[in-house]
Amino acid sequence: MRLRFAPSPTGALHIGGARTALYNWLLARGGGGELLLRIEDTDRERSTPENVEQIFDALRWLGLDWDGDPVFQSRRAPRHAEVLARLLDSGRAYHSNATAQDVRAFKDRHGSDKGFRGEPEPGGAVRLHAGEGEPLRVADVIRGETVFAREHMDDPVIARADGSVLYNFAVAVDDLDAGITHVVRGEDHLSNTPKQLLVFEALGAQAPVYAHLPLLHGPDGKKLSKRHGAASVQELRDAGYLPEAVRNYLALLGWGHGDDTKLSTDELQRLFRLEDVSRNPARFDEQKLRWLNGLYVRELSPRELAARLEEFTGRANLLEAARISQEKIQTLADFWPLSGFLFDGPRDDPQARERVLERNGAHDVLAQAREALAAAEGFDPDAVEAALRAVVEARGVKPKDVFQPVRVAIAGTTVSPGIFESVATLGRAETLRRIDAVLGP
RNA sequence: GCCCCCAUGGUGUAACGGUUAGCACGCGAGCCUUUCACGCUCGAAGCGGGAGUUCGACUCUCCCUGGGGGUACCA
Repeated sequence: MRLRFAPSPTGALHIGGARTALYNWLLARGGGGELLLRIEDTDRERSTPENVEQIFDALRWLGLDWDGDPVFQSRRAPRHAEVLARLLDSGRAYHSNATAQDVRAFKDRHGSDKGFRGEPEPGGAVRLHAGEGEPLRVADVIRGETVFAREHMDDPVIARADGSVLYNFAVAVDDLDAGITHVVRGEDHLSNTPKQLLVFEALGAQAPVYAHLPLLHGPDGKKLSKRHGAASVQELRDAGYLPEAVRNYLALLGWGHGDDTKLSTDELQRLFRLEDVSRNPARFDEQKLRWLNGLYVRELSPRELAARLEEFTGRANLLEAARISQEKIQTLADFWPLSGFLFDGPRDDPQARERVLERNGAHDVLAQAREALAAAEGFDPDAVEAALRAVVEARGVKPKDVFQPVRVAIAGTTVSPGIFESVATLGRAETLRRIDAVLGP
């Protein structure tokens, strides 16, 4: 099995493209196949080095590798010209000056379901004869056979008047030269496939097996875009998702294995089959990604989580904070808002202070908790718990009547990791300092 | 307009002619509980519509409707 992922570098790698890359990669890595990366950069304006770098970057972060050096389609221009000349010589292609208007005029005369047929002329763009007779059949692993009648097709333009070739021609030639056996790509290419089939046919070559993946949509069913939140791989990374969780989630958009939801990358490689890919378009549901990401976050060792958090936040020494935050965060981005107070001081949440600290008795409770913590023997979570529970006991109040004031005193808000762990992580001196700051002189 | 693809709860999917239509996210209720989470229990929610085929259709066929893609001397 020889596969390829062929993005055009027109911007960030979208999650749809990421899923296409993932499926190709799963197939190659799961079945001893090969995966080529081809950059389709023949659109001179949109293909910038920065955009190419973004693609590499996204694939690297996702953990998807490829075999050999990436192929840049633009550098294959000489080869394309050579094949084009061959087609012209053999009469399978011809020069034509017909414009889009001419094509429309042709359809006005012959019916809008009649494909345009041109006359060979001395110059102009190059068109391929679509011919007549047997229809073109796209053998698609996912959707079965799709038939395209030649009569419906216009003779496709395969090269501009200046000799530069067009996408559908370049793709077919490149896939052929690379010995690609399976083309796995988005469904938006299905309608283009007959044009590519025409190229294979004109070259007397056999076409690869195709698999057109259902498209990915935003939550509203429309095309995925920035306003749907994280729509590109880099945005996913910035939003604090783990690459392994993203791989898992993306694999599930359009594919599944029984009732399984959480599937490791190893399992995905083993279980993924093109035949099981769904035919319906799927919507990107960030809530489910968040949930799944939370599963992966909780599965990490505290050391590993700390390492990821350190890279994500750019801060150091997060091990203890990571440990006590682990079951409360779903993404790496959730960490700092929850536990940043351990490092940067209490957060400023006037509402929390008002509701918790300015209640009757709160100061007395806090003063008593302070004394208990000051006198505690040791300062690990157990010692802290013993000290604070003693205060609860002594005052005959509910646990939260003691814990919440302490929490707001040290964190500035009503939400934090477990109070005993938080206090212990903060340390005795800092805890007392923060409580004193609330109690005032 | 023309060509093509698709159609199970809000979302992702399972069922491959006979099931009380399963699972997961999300949502609601409850339990747990120091906040928030996690976890557990329970619950609401679905086969787009119409004709066929068949003893029997979510499953097969056709039509309609709805969504999507293509229709460039873009990729």
